Amino acid sequence: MNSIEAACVERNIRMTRQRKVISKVVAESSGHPNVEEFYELANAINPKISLATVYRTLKLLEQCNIIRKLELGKGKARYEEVDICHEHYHLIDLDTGEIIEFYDEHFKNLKEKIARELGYQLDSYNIELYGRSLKGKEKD
Amino acid sequence: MNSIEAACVERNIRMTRQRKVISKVVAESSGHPNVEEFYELANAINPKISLATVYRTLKLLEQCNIIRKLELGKGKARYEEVDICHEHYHLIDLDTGEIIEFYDEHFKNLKEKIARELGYQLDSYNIELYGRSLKGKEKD
DNA sequence: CTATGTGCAAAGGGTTTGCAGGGGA
DNA sequence: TCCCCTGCAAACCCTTTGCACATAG
Repeated sequence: MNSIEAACVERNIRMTRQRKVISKVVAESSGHPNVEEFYELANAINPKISLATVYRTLKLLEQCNIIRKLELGKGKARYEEVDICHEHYHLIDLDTGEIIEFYDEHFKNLKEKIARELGYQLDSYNIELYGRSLKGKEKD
Repeated sequence: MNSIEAACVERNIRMTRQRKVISKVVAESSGHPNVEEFYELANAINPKISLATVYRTLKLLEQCNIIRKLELGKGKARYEEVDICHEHYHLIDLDTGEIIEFYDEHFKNLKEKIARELGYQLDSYNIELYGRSLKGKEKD
């Protein structure tokens, strides 16, 4: 059983055929796929799974804190598996669209400190950097 | 002439009646209005201005670096006047939707340092904190 | 067996666009 | 004058939803 399905079982989520397929696809994916990509991967396993079900299942997984939705700009949402042990942020390569994860201790502490100073209890955050590679790698 | 219109003139942007009205409305607004709010404000001055024109003008202003578009979540985009002298970030009150601007020297330096360390030239960023007020002000 | 999930297609919300007519410089 | 801008409505894109049928437990 894959990590996503295990997390579902742990939360007593009813495991339908479709949810098993989508869980597998999410567990085995790397990078930050969007809904359509998950849909295609799921369809490669079971061509009858509908886009609506993929949307509904991803929303369910998100609400159960199993995956996290990334809304970079107004385009399609992307997803990543939640890993509470490794908080991280994202740097997006403007030329390739590549999403680089990074961690920084100062960032982590700073955002909590700032929220507190402003009189707020930090709930969540959105930290994205956009940039271009300095390594002269021209790519399309 | 207001600050937005002045910035347009400086960039040789053709000033139509509609653009003058929208510029005025943007210049005089406070907070972070969304397109519909600008549309209503503009219509209070000239009821014939269309939503499409508001969208087109805001996009123009954004492309000319006169205003900045904030995409907080997937809802309606919000806007603020660009002020290169006062870089800042946003904290969003989850209960009221209020957007609090803040500045932090460490944040500013940190993001540039991190991008550089990852081999990137920082182009832009998106830093939003979401939280709830500690001041026990229950509001709707 | 029953509550819950699914597929389909239509609806939804925000934003963009094609086109024909209008109007700055 | 000439090209750019505008209003209108339709189109777009991503996502959600109503409904009738299917199915996990």
